[in-house]
Amino acid sequence: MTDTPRPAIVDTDITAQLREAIARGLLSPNERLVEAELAQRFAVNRAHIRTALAMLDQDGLVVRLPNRGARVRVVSDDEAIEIAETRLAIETMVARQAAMKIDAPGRAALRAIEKDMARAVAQGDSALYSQCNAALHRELQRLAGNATADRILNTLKSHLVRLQYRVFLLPGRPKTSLAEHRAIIAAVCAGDVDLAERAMRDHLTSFTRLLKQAIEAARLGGF
Amino acid sequence: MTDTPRPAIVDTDITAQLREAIARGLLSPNERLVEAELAQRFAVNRAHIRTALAMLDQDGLVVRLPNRGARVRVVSDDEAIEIAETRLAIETMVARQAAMKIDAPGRAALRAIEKDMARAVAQGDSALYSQCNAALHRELQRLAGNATADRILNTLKSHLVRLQYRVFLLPGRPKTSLAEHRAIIAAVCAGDVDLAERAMRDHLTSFTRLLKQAIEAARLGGF
DNA sequence: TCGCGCCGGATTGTCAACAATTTGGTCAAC
DNA sequence: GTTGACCAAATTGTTGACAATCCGGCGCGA
Repeated sequence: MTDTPRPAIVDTDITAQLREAIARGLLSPNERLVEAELAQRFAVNRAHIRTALAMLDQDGLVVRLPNRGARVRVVSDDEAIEIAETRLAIETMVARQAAMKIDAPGRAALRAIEKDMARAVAQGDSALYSQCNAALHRELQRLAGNATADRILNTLKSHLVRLQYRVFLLPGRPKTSLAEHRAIIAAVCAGDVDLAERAMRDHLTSFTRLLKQAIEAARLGGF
Repeated sequence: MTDTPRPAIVDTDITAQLREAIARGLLSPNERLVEAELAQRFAVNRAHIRTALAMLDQDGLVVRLPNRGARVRVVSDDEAIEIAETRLAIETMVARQAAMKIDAPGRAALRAIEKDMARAVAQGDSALYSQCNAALHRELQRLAGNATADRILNTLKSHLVRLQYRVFLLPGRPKTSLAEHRAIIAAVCAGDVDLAERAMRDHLTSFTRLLKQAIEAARLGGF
């Protein structure tokens, strides 16, 4: 029972690796993605890279031009906001569904994350906080058990990771963010669906507002 | 300016055709998708079919098992509901954004659709009504101008088309649906973002509820 | 009759060669 | 100095061949 007789399709795996590389910024926006080069780097055939690029094109992480190859897609400022808003729409639903299906182990998991978050803020450890943030949202998704929403959120987030650090760095952000997260956790644990939805909406609205500000600031302060 | 020096990538085109075929039911759920066969049918190379299948896998319209090929993904009942709920979340946002950006030509387009809808209901022409329904949602998407939401909604809808006819056929549905659509149109035309969002939420909530009922009925009445 | 292993056809997975296209640079002509 | 044709390198697009794998049926033996 420890081994995995897995349904692992190679293309999917390569796609995941590429997506990760793009999300982490190892591959910069607008960077050319030469098939032969990537094939060598990932030690696979060019055909695999080819279909991986097609898949990433499909979820908008890459653009392909005929006969001119693929590039990492640059998300415009407007688009970043679009993405944040779409994420907001879905994630509020997820929060609601999580509150609807919360159980004892779920509550325990959320409380544990809350504790870690508080510690991260107290210690000023923003890397840890960022991790906890991701963990919290992931746990909520798990509780909601909505695979469709999961899939969408994951691709949206891989677009956003490159931008969200700007928000994290804003002065005082961790503290207010912590309060918002606590409100979400409390509402979900209490099984209050409306409150959970509202708390998540507040949280992401504030995130989106700050993202807009950060973008605006960057636009003015020279790009 | 009349010709199109298109950035048309073959794979993308084939993918679209396959998606259409699946959505329209030409390819039934769980049907095996043999690469060579499809390649012949669409008059392209097997490689194209291959990447098209990979792309469809990416957005969940197809499942691929290692060495066993691809099949049209069957969406379980639970999943259909998931999809409907996710769609609801996004489309309420779209309605809000459409109301925010509404302009004179947009109002005209919506009113035209409203007129057609009323005629369709009066004449009992459910095919026309279904068309108008699609047109309305498409126009709202256009007004909202949210490309991200567009992309997601389109794939969600290609999952749903196979199911929604069940809802359309419910007795009295067209009439109440028309009323809901009118409320949406009125709110969007008035530029009332909150009301537009609420109207869309009401509409899709009712749709989702009926979908659940239809599924439940099918489950009981023998599949 | 009921396993059980094996074989052959069908299908997918892998790969390399070749064709087509773009890109950037060179050079001559004006 | 600029324009434009042309060439060569780099890269993508296309195709076919072959290997690996799965699936069904068949026959053998208990």
